[in-house]
Amino acid sequence: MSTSETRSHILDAAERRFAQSGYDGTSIRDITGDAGVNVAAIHYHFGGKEELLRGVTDRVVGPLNRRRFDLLEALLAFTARPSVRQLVEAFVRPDIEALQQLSERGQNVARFLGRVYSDQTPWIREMTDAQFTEVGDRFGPLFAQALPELDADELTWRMQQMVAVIVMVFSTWPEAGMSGDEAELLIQRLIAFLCGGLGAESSRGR
Amino acid sequence: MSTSETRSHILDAAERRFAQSGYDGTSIRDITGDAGVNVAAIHYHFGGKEELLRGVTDRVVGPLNRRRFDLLEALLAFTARPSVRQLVEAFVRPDIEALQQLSERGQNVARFLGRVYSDQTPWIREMTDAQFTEVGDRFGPLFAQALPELDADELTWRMQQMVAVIVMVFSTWPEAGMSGDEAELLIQRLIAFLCGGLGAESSRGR
DNA sequence: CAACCATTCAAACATTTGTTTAAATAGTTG
DNA sequence: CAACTATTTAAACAAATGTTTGAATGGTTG
Repeated sequence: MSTSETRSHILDAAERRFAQSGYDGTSIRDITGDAGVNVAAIHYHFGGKEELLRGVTDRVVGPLNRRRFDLLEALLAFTARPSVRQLVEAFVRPDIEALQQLSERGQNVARFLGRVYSDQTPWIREMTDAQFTEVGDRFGPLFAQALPELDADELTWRMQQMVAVIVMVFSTWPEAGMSGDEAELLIQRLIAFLCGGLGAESSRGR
Repeated sequence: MSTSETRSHILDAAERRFAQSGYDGTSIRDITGDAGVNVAAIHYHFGGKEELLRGVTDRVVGPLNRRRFDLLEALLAFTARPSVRQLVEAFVRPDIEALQQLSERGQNVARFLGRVYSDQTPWIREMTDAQFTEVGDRFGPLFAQALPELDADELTWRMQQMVAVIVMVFSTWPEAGMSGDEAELLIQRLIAFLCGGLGAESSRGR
Protein backbone atom coordinates (compact mmCIF):
# COMPACT_ATOMS: atom_id res chain seq x y z
CA MET A 1 0.00 0.00 0.00
CA SER A 2 1.57 3.28 -1.10
CA THR A 3 2.07 6.21 1.24
CA SER A 4 -0.69 8.36 -0.16
CA GLU A 5 -3.09 5.43 -0.11
CA THR A 6 -2.85 4.88 3.63
CA ARG A 7 -3.23 8.58 4.25
CA SER A 8 -6.37 8.88 2.15
CA HIS A 9 -7.85 5.64 3.46
CA ILE A 10 -7.51 7.09 6.93
CA LEU A 11 -9.10 10.36 5.83
CA ASP A 12 -11.98 8.50 4.22
CA ALA A 13 -12.65 6.34 7.25
CA ALA A 14 -12.31 9.28 9.63
CA GLU A 15 -14.71 11.37 7.58
CA ARG A 16 -17.28 8.58 7.70
CA ARG A 17 -16.89 7.89 11.40
CA PHE A 18 -16.77 11.52 12.50
CA ALA A 19 -19.92 12.11 10.43
CA GLN A 20 -21.64 9.19 12.11
CA SER A 21 -20.59 9.61 15.75
CA GLY A 22 -18.83 12.94 16.11
CA TYR A 23 -15.29 13.57 17.30
CA ASP A 24 -15.65 12.40 20.89
CA GLY A 25 -17.77 9.45 19.89
CA THR A 26 -15.17 8.09 17.50
CA SER A 27 -12.08 6.23 18.66
CA ILE A 28 -8.79 6.01 16.83
CA ARG A 29 -9.31 2.26 16.64
CA ASP A 30 -12.70 2.68 14.97
CA ILE A 31 -10.98 4.63 12.22
CA THR A 32 -7.91 2.46 11.74
CA GLY A 33 -10.13 -0.61 11.84
CA ASP A 34 -12.30 0.69 9.00
CA ALA A 35 -9.28 1.88 7.04
CA GLY A 36 -7.51 -1.45 7.47
CA VAL A 37 -4.35 0.13 8.80
CA ASN A 38 -2.41 -0.03 12.04
CA VAL A 39 -3.38 2.06 15.07
CA ALA A 40 -0.07 3.88 14.98
CA ALA A 41 -0.60 5.01 11.39
CA ILE A 42 -2.68 7.99 12.47
CA HIS A 43 0.10 9.34 14.66
CA TYR A 44 2.69 8.65 12.03
CA HIS A 45 0.82 10.41 9.23
CA PHE A 46 -1.03 13.14 11.10
CA GLY A 47 0.49 13.49 14.54
CA GLY A 48 -2.62 12.61 16.51
CA LYS A 49 -6.39 12.50 16.58
CA GLU A 50 -6.74 16.28 16.80
CA GLU A 51 -4.62 16.93 13.71
CA LEU A 52 -6.58 14.22 11.90
CA LEU A 53 -9.81 16.13 12.45
CA ARG A 54 -8.12 19.23 11.05
CA GLY A 55 -7.01 17.21 8.07
CA VAL A 56 -10.48 15.90 7.35
CA THR A 57 -12.03 19.33 7.84
CA ASP A 58 -9.58 20.99 5.46
CA ARG A 59 -10.19 18.38 2.81
CA VAL A 60 -13.95 18.90 3.05
CA VAL A 61 -14.24 22.65 3.57
CA GLY A 62 -11.48 23.75 1.20
CA PRO A 63 -13.20 22.85 -2.07
CA LEU A 64 -16.58 24.07 -0.81
CA ASN A 65 -15.25 27.52 0.03
CA ARG A 66 -13.35 27.70 -3.24
CA ARG A 67 -16.60 26.97 -5.06
CA ARG A 68 -18.34 29.64 -3.00
CA PHE A 69 -15.80 32.22 -4.11
CA ASP A 70 -16.14 31.16 -7.72
CA LEU A 71 -19.92 31.49 -7.64
CA LEU A 72 -19.60 34.87 -5.98
CA GLU A 73 -17.16 36.10 -8.59
CA ALA A 74 -19.42 34.96 -11.40
CA LEU A 75 -22.26 36.78 -9.70
CA LEU A 76 -20.26 39.99 -9.29
CA ALA A 77 -19.34 39.91 -12.95
CA PHE A 78 -23.06 40.02 -13.60
CA THR A 79 -24.14 42.67 -11.07
CA ALA A 80 -22.16 44.94 -8.78
CA ARG A 81 -24.99 44.94 -6.25
CA PRO A 82 -26.31 41.39 -5.84
CA SER A 83 -29.60 40.86 -4.05
CA VAL A 84 -29.91 39.04 -0.74
CA ARG A 85 -31.36 36.09 -2.55
CA GLN A 86 -28.47 35.90 -4.98
CA LEU A 87 -25.97 36.10 -2.13
CA VAL A 88 -27.70 33.43 -0.10
CA GLU A 89 -27.82 31.21 -3.14
CA ALA A 90 -24.10 31.64 -3.80
CA PHE A 91 -23.43 30.90 -0.16
CA VAL A 92 -25.56 27.79 0.21
CA ARG A 93 -25.53 26.17 -3.19
CA PRO A 94 -21.96 24.81 -3.17
CA ASP A 95 -22.80 22.65 -0.19
CA ILE A 96 -25.94 21.19 -1.63
CA GLU A 97 -24.30 20.76 -5.02
CA ALA A 98 -21.45 18.75 -3.54
CA LEU A 99 -23.89 16.67 -1.55
CA GLN A 100 -25.97 15.50 -4.46
CA GLN A 101 -23.01 15.12 -6.78
CA LEU A 102 -21.11 12.61 -4.67
CA SER A 103 -24.29 10.92 -3.62
CA GLU A 104 -22.71 8.09 -1.63
CA ARG A 105 -20.10 10.32 -0.02
CA GLY A 106 -22.32 13.36 0.01
CA GLN A 107 -24.39 12.37 3.00
CA ASN A 108 -21.21 11.83 4.99
CA VAL A 109 -19.88 15.23 4.01
CA ALA A 110 -23.13 16.85 5.12
CA ARG A 111 -23.28 15.02 8.40
CA PHE A 112 -19.59 15.62 9.02
CA LEU A 113 -20.01 19.36 8.52
CA GLY A 114 -23.04 19.34 10.78
CA ARG A 115 -21.12 17.54 13.49
CA VAL A 116 -17.99 19.65 13.38
CA TYR A 117 -19.69 23.02 13.10
CA SER A 118 -22.05 22.30 15.96
CA ASP A 119 -19.30 20.98 18.23
CA GLN A 120 -18.66 23.42 21.07
CA THR A 121 -15.26 22.11 22.16
CA PRO A 122 -13.11 25.27 22.31
CA TRP A 123 -10.36 24.28 19.90
CA ILE A 124 -12.88 22.89 17.43
CA ARG A 125 -14.89 26.11 17.62
CA GLU A 126 -11.73 28.09 16.95
CA MET A 127 -11.07 25.99 13.89
CA THR A 128 -14.56 26.31 12.44
CA ASP A 129 -14.79 30.00 13.32
CA ALA A 130 -11.56 30.65 11.45
CA GLN A 131 -12.86 28.74 8.46
CA PHE A 132 -16.09 30.73 8.48
CA THR A 133 -14.27 34.04 8.80
CA GLU A 134 -12.43 33.22 5.59
CA VAL A 135 -15.69 33.31 3.68
CA GLY A 136 -17.72 35.58 5.95
CA ASP A 137 -15.31 38.46 5.37
CA ARG A 138 -16.00 38.25 1.68
CA PHE A 139 -19.79 37.96 1.86
CA GLY A 140 -20.32 40.37 4.78
CA PRO A 141 -19.84 43.67 2.94
CA LEU A 142 -22.04 42.49 0.09
CA PHE A 143 -24.85 41.52 2.45
CA ALA A 144 -24.43 44.92 4.11
CA GLN A 145 -24.82 46.53 0.72
CA ALA A 146 -27.97 44.53 0.00
CA LEU A 147 -29.45 45.30 3.44
CA PRO A 148 -28.60 48.96 3.99
CA GLU A 149 -31.14 49.55 6.76
CA LEU A 150 -29.50 46.92 9.01
CA ASP A 151 -26.73 47.97 11.38
CA ALA A 152 -23.46 46.04 11.27
CA ASP A 153 -23.97 44.22 14.57
CA GLU A 154 -27.32 42.80 13.69
CA LEU A 155 -26.14 41.79 10.24
CA THR A 156 -23.23 39.84 11.68
CA TRP A 157 -25.60 38.20 14.10
CA ARG A 158 -28.01 37.24 11.34
CA MET A 159 -25.23 35.77 9.23
CA GLN A 160 -24.26 33.60 12.17
CA GLN A 161 -27.83 32.37 12.39
CA MET A 162 -27.74 31.64 8.68
CA VAL A 163 -24.80 29.34 9.29
CA ALA A 164 -26.59 27.78 12.24
CA VAL A 165 -29.59 26.87 10.12
CA ILE A 166 -27.42 25.38 7.41
CA VAL A 167 -25.48 23.41 10.00
CA MET A 168 -28.66 22.08 11.55
CA VAL A 169 -29.97 20.99 8.17
CA PHE A 170 -26.70 19.14 7.68
CA SER A 171 -26.71 17.60 11.14
CA THR A 172 -30.08 16.04 10.52
CA TRP A 173 -29.25 14.95 6.99
CA PRO A 174 -30.93 11.58 6.35
CA GLU A 175 -28.69 8.52 6.53
CA ALA A 176 -30.18 7.26 3.33
CA GLY A 177 -29.13 9.29 0.33
CA MET A 178 -31.28 11.98 -1.24
CA SER A 179 -32.63 12.15 -4.76
CA GLY A 180 -31.80 15.16 -6.90
CA ASP A 181 -35.39 16.39 -6.67
CA GLU A 182 -35.50 16.09 -2.90
CA ALA A 183 -32.24 17.99 -2.61
CA GLU A 184 -33.51 20.73 -4.89
CA LEU A 185 -36.70 21.01 -2.83
CA LEU A 186 -34.60 21.33 0.28
CA ILE A 187 -32.34 24.01 -1.10
CA GLN A 188 -35.36 26.03 -2.19
CA ARG A 189 -36.84 25.77 1.30
CA LEU A 190 -33.52 26.73 2.82
CA ILE A 191 -33.08 29.76 0.60
CA ALA A 192 -36.65 30.93 1.23
CA PHE A 193 -36.27 30.66 4.99
CA LEU A 194 -32.86 32.32 5.09
CA CYS A 195 -33.89 35.19 2.82
CA GLY A 196 -36.88 35.82 5.06
CA GLY A 197 -34.75 35.83 8.18
CA LEU A 198 -31.89 37.89 6.79
CA GLY A 199 -34.19 40.41 5.15
CA ALA A 200 -36.63 40.76 8.04
CA GLU A 201 -37.40 44.21 9.33
CA SER A 202 -34.74 45.36 11.77
CA SER A 203 -35.39 44.49 15.40
CA ARG A 204 -34.96 48.15 16.31
CA GLY A 205 -38.08 49.09 14.39
CA ARG A 206 -38.18 50.81 11.01
CA MET B 1 -26.76 15.63 54.36
CA SER B 2 -30.38 14.73 53.72
CA THR B 3 -31.47 12.54 50.83
CA SER B 4 -32.94 15.31 48.75
CA GLU B 5 -29.86 17.44 49.28
CA THR B 6 -27.46 14.96 47.71
CA ARG B 7 -29.82 14.47 44.82
CA SER B 8 -30.13 18.16 44.08
CA HIS B 9 -26.44 18.82 44.60
CA ILE B 10 -25.77 16.22 41.95
CA LEU B 11 -28.34 17.76 39.63
CA ASP B 12 -26.80 21.21 40.12
CA ALA B 13 -23.28 20.04 39.45
CA ALA B 14 -24.36 17.94 36.47
CA GLU B 15 -26.27 20.85 34.96
CA ARG B 16 -23.20 23.05 35.25
CA ARG B 17 -20.79 20.48 33.86
CA PHE B 18 -23.02 19.30 31.03
CA ALA B 19 -23.53 22.95 30.08
CA GLN B 20 -19.80 23.53 30.04
CA SER B 21 -18.51 20.39 28.35
CA GLY B 22 -21.47 18.43 27.02
CA TYR B 23 -22.48 14.89 27.90
CA ASP B 24 -19.52 13.02 26.46
CA GLY B 25 -17.07 15.62 27.70
CA THR B 26 -18.20 15.28 31.30
CA SER B 27 -17.18 12.39 33.53
CA ILE B 28 -19.11 11.05 36.46
CA ARG B 29 -16.16 11.99 38.65
CA ASP B 30 -16.25 15.60 37.46
CA ILE B 31 -19.81 15.80 38.69
CA THR B 32 -19.45 13.99 42.00
CA GLY B 33 -16.29 15.98 42.67
CA ASP B 34 -18.10 19.28 42.23
CA ALA B 35 -21.09 18.08 44.22
CA GLY B 36 -18.90 16.82 47.06
CA VAL B 37 -20.46 13.37 47.04
CA ASN B 38 -19.24 9.86 46.42
CA VAL B 39 -18.86 8.46 42.90
CA ALA B 40 -21.43 5.78 43.60
CA ALA B 41 -24.06 8.34 44.58
CA ILE B 42 -25.06 8.92 40.95
CA HIS B 43 -25.86 5.25 40.42
CA TYR B 44 -27.62 4.99 43.73
CA HIS B 45 -29.86 8.00 43.15
CA PHE B 46 -30.34 7.95 39.39
CA GLY B 47 -29.24 4.57 38.11
CA GLY B 48 -26.43 5.79 35.87
CA LYS B 49 -25.04 8.65 33.84
CA GLU B 50 -27.72 8.36 31.17
CA GLU B 51 -30.60 8.62 33.60
CA LEU B 52 -28.85 11.56 35.24
CA LEU B 53 -28.93 13.48 31.97
CA ARG B 54 -32.64 12.71 31.70
CA GLY B 55 -33.09 13.99 35.24
CA VAL B 56 -31.30 17.25 34.55
CA THR B 57 -33.15 17.74 31.27
CA ASP B 58 -36.55 17.18 32.87
CA ARG B 59 -35.79 19.62 35.65
CA VAL B 60 -34.78 22.29 33.11
CA VAL B 61 -37.28 21.76 30.32
CA GLY B 62 -40.35 21.03 32.44
CA PRO B 63 -40.85 24.53 33.86
CA LEU B 64 -39.96 26.17 30.55
CA ASN B 65 -42.61 24.24 28.63
CA ARG B 66 -45.16 24.84 31.35
CA ARG B 67 -44.50 28.56 31.02
CA ARG B 68 -44.83 28.29 27.25
CA PHE B 69 -48.28 26.75 27.62
CA ASP B 70 -49.31 29.44 30.10
CA LEU B 71 -48.25 32.24 27.78
CA LEU B 72 -50.04 30.57 24.92
CA GLU B 73 -53.23 30.22 26.90
CA ALA B 74 -53.11 33.85 27.93
CA LEU B 75 -52.63 34.75 24.30
CA LEU B 76 -55.55 32.62 23.14
CA ALA B 77 -57.82 34.24 25.71
CA PHE B 78 -56.98 37.47 23.96
CA THR B 79 -57.24 36.42 20.31
CA ALA B 80 -58.43 33.23 18.69
CA ARG B 81 -56.10 33.80 15.76
CA PRO B 82 -52.70 34.93 17.05
CA SER B 83 -50.19 36.38 14.62
CA VAL B 84 -46.89 34.72 13.76
CA ARG B 85 -45.11 37.31 15.82
CA GLN B 86 -47.28 36.64 18.86
CA LEU B 87 -46.73 32.91 18.54
CA VAL B 88 -42.99 33.23 18.16
CA GLU B 89 -42.90 35.48 21.17
CA ALA B 90 -44.85 33.01 23.30
CA PHE B 91 -42.53 30.27 22.12
CA VAL B 92 -39.23 32.00 22.71
CA ARG B 93 -39.82 34.32 25.62
CA PRO B 94 -39.98 31.72 28.42
CA ASP B 95 -36.42 30.70 27.68
CA ILE B 96 -35.00 34.18 27.67
CA GLU B 97 -37.08 35.11 30.73
CA ALA B 98 -35.69 32.22 32.70
CA LEU B 99 -32.20 33.05 31.57
CA GLN B 100 -32.17 36.62 32.78
CA GLN B 101 -34.13 35.86 35.93
CA LEU B 102 -31.70 33.33 37.36
CA SER B 103 -28.76 35.31 36.14
CA GLU B 104 -26.05 33.16 37.70
CA ARG B 105 -27.76 29.90 36.85
CA GLY B 106 -29.35 31.23 33.71
CA GLN B 107 -26.27 31.03 31.54
CA ASN B 108 -25.84 27.41 32.54
CA VAL B 109 -29.42 26.64 31.66
CA ALA B 110 -28.96 28.25 28.26
CA ARG B 111 -25.74 26.47 27.52
CA PHE B 112 -27.11 23.20 28.82
CA LEU B 113 -30.11 23.43 26.50
CA GLY B 114 -27.84 24.32 23.62
CA ARG B 115 -25.64 21.32 24.31
CA VAL B 116 -28.39 18.77 24.75
CA TYR B 117 -30.54 19.87 21.85
CA SER B 118 -27.63 19.93 19.44
CA ASP B 119 -26.32 16.54 20.52
CA GLN B 120 -26.86 13.97 17.77
CA THR B 121 -26.42 10.82 19.85
CA PRO B 122 -29.49 8.74 18.96
CA TRP B 123 -30.97 8.26 22.42
CA ILE B 124 -30.40 11.92 23.27
CA ARG B 125 -32.08 12.98 20.03
CA GLU B 126 -35.05 10.77 20.89
CA MET B 127 -35.32 12.43 24.26
CA THR B 128 -35.19 15.99 22.94
CA ASP B 129 -37.45 15.20 20.00
CA ALA B 130 -40.07 13.84 22.39
CA GLN B 131 -39.78 16.95 24.52
CA PHE B 132 -40.19 19.18 21.47
CA THR B 133 -43.19 17.21 20.21
CA GLU B 134 -44.92 17.94 23.49
CA VAL B 135 -44.93 21.64 22.71
CA GLY B 136 -44.75 21.51 18.91
CA ASP B 137 -48.09 19.72 18.73
CA ARG B 138 -49.70 22.63 20.51
CA PHE B 139 -48.09 25.42 18.53
CA GLY B 140 -48.17 23.72 15.13
CA PRO B 141 -51.86 24.17 14.31
CA LEU B 142 -51.77 27.78 15.42
CA PHE B 143 -48.79 28.54 13.20
CA ALA B 144 -50.64 26.81 10.37
CA GLN B 145 -53.59 29.09 11.00
CA ALA B 146 -51.36 32.15 10.96
CA LEU B 147 -49.57 31.04 7.79
CA PRO B 148 -52.37 29.64 5.62
CA GLU B 149 -50.45 29.80 2.34
CA LEU B 150 -47.78 27.40 3.64
CA ASP B 151 -48.24 23.65 3.19
CA ALA B 152 -47.93 21.42 6.23
CA ASP B 153 -44.58 19.90 5.28
CA GLU B 154 -42.82 23.18 4.82
CA LEU B 155 -44.31 24.59 8.03
CA THR B 156 -43.01 21.64 10.05
CA TRP B 157 -39.64 22.10 8.44
CA ARG B 158 -39.58 25.81 9.27
CA MET B 159 -40.55 25.18 12.87
CA GLN B 160 -37.62 22.81 13.15
CA GLN B 161 -35.33 25.51 11.86
CA MET B 162 -36.82 27.89 14.42
CA VAL B 163 -35.73 25.51 17.15
CA ALA B 164 -32.32 25.17 15.52
CA VAL B 165 -31.77 28.90 15.62
CA ILE B 166 -32.82 29.13 19.25
CA VAL B 167 -30.56 26.23 20.13
CA MET B 168 -27.62 27.82 18.38
CA VAL B 169 -28.18 31.09 20.21
CA PHE B 170 -28.13 29.10 23.44
CA SER B 171 -25.07 27.08 22.51
CA THR B 172 -23.06 30.22 21.98
CA TRP B 173 -24.43 31.95 25.06
CA PRO B 174 -21.63 34.01 26.63
CA GLU B 175 -19.95 32.51 29.68
CA ALA B 176 -20.21 35.81 31.45
CA GLY B 177 -23.78 36.67 32.37
CA MET B 178 -25.98 38.99 30.38
CA SER B 179 -27.55 42.23 31.48
CA GLY B 180 -31.31 42.62 31.20
CA ASP B 181 -30.90 45.10 28.37
CA GLU B 182 -28.57 42.85 26.43
CA ALA B 183 -30.96 39.95 26.83
CA GLU B 184 -33.89 42.07 25.66
CA LEU B 185 -31.90 43.18 22.62
CA LEU B 186 -31.16 39.58 21.84
CA ILE B 187 -34.73 38.42 22.14
CA GLN B 188 -35.85 41.20 19.80
CA ARG B 189 -33.24 40.16 17.26
CA LEU B 190 -34.28 36.57 17.61
CA ILE B 191 -37.96 37.30 17.14
CA ALA B 192 -37.32 39.51 14.13
CA PHE B 193 -35.18 36.87 12.44
CA LEU B 194 -37.57 34.03 13.18
CA CYS B 195 -40.66 35.94 12.06
CA GLY B 196 -38.91 36.74 8.81
CA GLY B 197 -37.94 33.12 8.23
CA LEU B 198 -41.25 31.58 9.25
CA GLY B 199 -43.29 34.11 7.31
CA ALA B 200 -41.14 34.12 4.18
CA GLU B 201 -42.81 33.54 0.86
CA SER B 202 -43.30 29.83 0.24
CA SER B 203 -40.43 28.13 -1.56
CA ARG B 204 -42.94 26.82 -4.15
CA GLY B 205 -43.63 30.33 -5.37
CA ARG B 206 -46.77 32.35 -4.63
C1' DC C 1 24.35 -6.25 -3.30
C1' DA C 2 24.58 -2.91 0.57
C1' DA C 3 23.07 1.07 2.93
C1' DC C 4 19.52 3.93 3.90
C1' DC C 5 15.27 6.15 4.73
C1' DA C 6 10.18 5.68 5.00
C1' DT C 7 6.58 3.05 6.47
C1' DT C 8 4.13 -0.62 8.93
C1' DC C 9 3.39 -3.58 12.70
C1' DA C 10 2.28 -5.92 17.25
C1' DA C 11 2.73 -4.92 21.80
C1' DA C 12 2.64 -2.34 25.72
C1' DC C 13 1.99 2.29 28.04
C1' DA C 14 -0.44 5.03 31.50
C1' DT C 15 -5.05 7.23 32.10
C1' DT C 16 -9.61 7.56 32.23
C1' DT C 17 -14.03 5.74 31.63
C1' DG C 18 -18.85 4.00 33.83
C1' DT C 19 -20.10 0.72 36.98
C1' DT C 20 -20.19 -2.61 40.92
C1' DT C 21 -19.16 -4.42 45.48
C1' DA C 22 -19.39 -5.00 50.28
C1' DA C 23 -18.60 -2.87 54.45
C1' DA C 24 -19.64 1.22 57.36
C1' DT C 25 -22.73 4.80 58.87
C1' DA C 26 -27.16 7.33 59.50
C1' DG C 27 -31.91 7.46 60.18
C1' DT C 28 -36.27 5.49 61.11
C1' DT C 29 -39.60 2.32 63.03
C1' DG C 30 -41.05 -1.52 66.15
C1' DC D 1 -32.73 0.01 73.15
C1' DA D 2 -33.06 -3.15 69.13
C1' DA D 3 -34.06 -4.24 64.39
C1' DC D 4 -34.31 -2.68 60.05
C1' DT D 5 -33.93 0.07 56.00
C1' DA D 6 -31.74 3.85 53.56
C1' DT D 7 -27.72 6.06 52.46
C1' DT D 8 -22.74 6.84 52.08
C1' DT D 9 -18.17 5.27 51.59
C1' DA D 10 -13.52 3.52 49.85
C1' DA D 11 -11.93 0.22 46.92
C1' DA D 12 -11.79 -2.43 43.08
C1' DC D 13 -13.60 -3.82 38.43
C1' DA D 14 -13.17 -4.52 33.46
C1' DA D 15 -13.12 -2.06 29.32
C1' DA D 16 -11.70 1.61 26.37
C1' DT D 17 -9.07 5.63 25.53
C1' DG D 18 -4.90 8.25 22.88
C1' DT D 19 -0.20 7.63 22.55
C1' DT D 20 4.52 5.59 22.38
C1' DT D 21 7.99 2.10 21.54
C1' DG D 22 11.21 -0.68 19.02
C1' DA D 23 11.59 -4.14 15.93
C1' DA D 24 10.28 -5.68 11.21
C1' DT D 25 9.40 -4.70 6.46
C1' DG D 26 9.21 -1.93 2.32
C1' DG D 27 11.16 0.58 -1.40
C1' DT D 28 14.83 3.61 -3.14
C1' DT D 29 19.45 5.15 -3.91
C1' DG D 30 24.57 4.77 -3.74
